[in-house]
Amino acid sequence: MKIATYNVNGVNGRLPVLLRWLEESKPDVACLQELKAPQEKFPEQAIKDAGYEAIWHGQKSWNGVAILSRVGAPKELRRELPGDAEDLHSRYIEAEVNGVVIGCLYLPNGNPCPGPKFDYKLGWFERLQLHAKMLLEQKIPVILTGDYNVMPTELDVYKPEKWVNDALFRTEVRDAFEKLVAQGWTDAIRTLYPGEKVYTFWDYFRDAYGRNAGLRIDHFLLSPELKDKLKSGGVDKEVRGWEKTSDHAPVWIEIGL
DNA sequence: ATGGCTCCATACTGGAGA
Repeated sequence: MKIATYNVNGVNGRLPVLLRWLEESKPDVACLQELKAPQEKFPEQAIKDAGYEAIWHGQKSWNGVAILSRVGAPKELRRELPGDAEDLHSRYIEAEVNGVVIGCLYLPNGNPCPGPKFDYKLGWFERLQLHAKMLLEQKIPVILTGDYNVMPTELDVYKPEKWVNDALFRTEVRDAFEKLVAQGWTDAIRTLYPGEKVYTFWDYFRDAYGRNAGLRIDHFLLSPELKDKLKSGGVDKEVRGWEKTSDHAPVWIEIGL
């Protein structure tokens, strides 16, 4: 089964790119973030015509997450991260597909740091850790994927010294990611490419993509039940070079079930 | 230190992103 994650940065503005990518890359499951569309403006019919059934959690202007599947309808398990009834951001949706639990997440950016947005990010991370631990205790196949807004190590950022005080690279945030992984998760892309520079995001400024000034912030975490079933993975980097494209590229893995 | 670019809203400008 091929599972992908893609921060589309606007699902409607990105629709031609999204449909072309689905057609070319043919993931069985695609987790989308940053829909930037209210619930009723999700392009359900276009996605269906492309061969995918979808569940989504929209929000006006910001955030928004979706899970698409062409191997059976995603069976929704939840559409918010537990632990804070006041948190109204659409940043988490979870479904079962083919016996695998798939959590699709859009972790807060957290800038500027320090400040309330950074505090929100750290709080969200703690709630994710709690929920992830609960999932691990079930001893079932789980994939937690999406835009984590964290470069886990210096290898994951083109110029680490420029990012040390950024909310994506602060030690508090790297520590939170490390602590999450240490629960027993496998960082799939890093496992497949140890020691290599692998980027999933290039910002729109100053020809970052042309200079390969990138970040690795979109991740797949695998529960122990899936660790040995990981077959391959990669970044559909060329998509970042298309017209009217997102600042993220799609990332994918294949697991043998 | 700032701004460079692109998205969305209800728009001729501002907030947010990373």
